[in-house]
Amino acid sequence: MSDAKTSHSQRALITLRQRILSGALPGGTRLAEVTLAEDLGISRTPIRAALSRLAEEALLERKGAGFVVRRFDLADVVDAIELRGVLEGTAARLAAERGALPADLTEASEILTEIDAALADPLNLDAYSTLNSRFHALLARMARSPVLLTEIAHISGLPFAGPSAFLEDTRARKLSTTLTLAQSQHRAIIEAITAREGARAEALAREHARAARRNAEELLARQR
Amino acid sequence: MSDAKTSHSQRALITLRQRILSGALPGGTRLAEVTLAEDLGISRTPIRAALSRLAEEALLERKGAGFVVRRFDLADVVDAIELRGVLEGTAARLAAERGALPADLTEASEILTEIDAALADPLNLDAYSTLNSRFHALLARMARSPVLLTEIAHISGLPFAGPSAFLEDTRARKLSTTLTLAQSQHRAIIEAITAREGARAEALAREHARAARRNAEELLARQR
DNA sequence: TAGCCAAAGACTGTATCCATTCCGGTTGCC
DNA sequence: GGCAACCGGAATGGATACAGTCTTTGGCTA
Repeated sequence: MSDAKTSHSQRALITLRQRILSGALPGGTRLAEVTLAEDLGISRTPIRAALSRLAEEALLERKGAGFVVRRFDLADVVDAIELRGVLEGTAARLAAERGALPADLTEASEILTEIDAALADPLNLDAYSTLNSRFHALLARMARSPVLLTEIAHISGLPFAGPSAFLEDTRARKLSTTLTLAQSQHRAIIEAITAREGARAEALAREHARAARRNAEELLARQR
Repeated sequence: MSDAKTSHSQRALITLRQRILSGALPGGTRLAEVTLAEDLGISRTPIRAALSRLAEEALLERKGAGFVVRRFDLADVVDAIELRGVLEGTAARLAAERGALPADLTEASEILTEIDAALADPLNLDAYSTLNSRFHALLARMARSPVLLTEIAHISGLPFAGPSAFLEDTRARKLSTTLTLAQSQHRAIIEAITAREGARAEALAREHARAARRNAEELLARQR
């Protein structure tokens, strides 16, 4: 054992995930077990475990025997965000149709109030990011569908597809305006769910994801 | 080596998947590597590989160290089918919005004609099942979104969630009527995609999944 | 020069052994 | 009699040796 208290495969998983998401391992790269094992100073066994889990997260694809890093160009990122919107829209619709738990509505209300505070004059981006993630996680739970919850988590794990993916990178000047708009969408979604307006809740959640899509297109276009 | 020309992990994967889907391994069962290895007469290594892949297919859940068979009650099956409808609806909408490839539309037309033939007087259920799967696979491809394609494949792999899941089990008397209705929905979906009517295509594909949902509810209710 | 064949190398598949951790039962002490 | 600590077993985590297969490269030949 080296220093950390986690297992070798855990550390390999974290390291490799970070390398993929950071672009250090570009899409299309073939990952050889032996190479990675030597690189990380561990044996092939934990490497295999890590690769397997990365395939579960859809960051790797199985190709023949081994694995290759999944490609994510701009179109894929946009599609992943669109898909998250569709799934969160479904969660919002189901929550409205089935009726949300009072406890969930209370929690939603609290999160929305806290987001308001984070958006107040000195914009607290870290707090917003955390609260935004909590809001989206809560929305996914409100449908009370384990299958849907799993799929939303799955798609949100794709590069740049999560609800708080582009927060650090967006231009600061427009940021406050953008986030205030997003927050008004949050409120409207909860309002629609409370009123059992399924179609409205779904449409709002979908539109809400469009903001992330705009950020993606803007940021990734600027990178050239 | 036994008889087949596939690897041990491949055979273990197929065997275990079949046991899970058939209910021989009920939801909640904990799978121990040693037990399975002794049972299948191979070492733990290929067992681990098979378990990993079953986790990728979401048939197993990681729980602590090991794996347990994922639970699928009626509500989960219904949700999975609903979710497939949502995703296929998205595929239909995107195909309509982005425009389908002429080659895909031609292929769709051919499949629809063949389904008509399979539905003619002596109902050919095997042929229908194959063609139905091909139609749904084509629909998923027509959106030309790799991310969406992957997710549809993912959700369709869940127990009873695939497009041809309940064909053998449905009552024979109503079967012909049901399938004829489904085929008319197939036609309407392609028609909407061709006419670039995205919202209509989406709604139709969602409604189409409702037939599978009805079958699920009927069949699984009858099992008691 | 281009194509084919063979040999070497690289990579994954598998088995097996050792380490570690977690759980449960038993036993001893309070 | 109850609680806590220790011991043992079983399960997963990890390392390594070896086998089989696919690829690639180098040389030879037409």
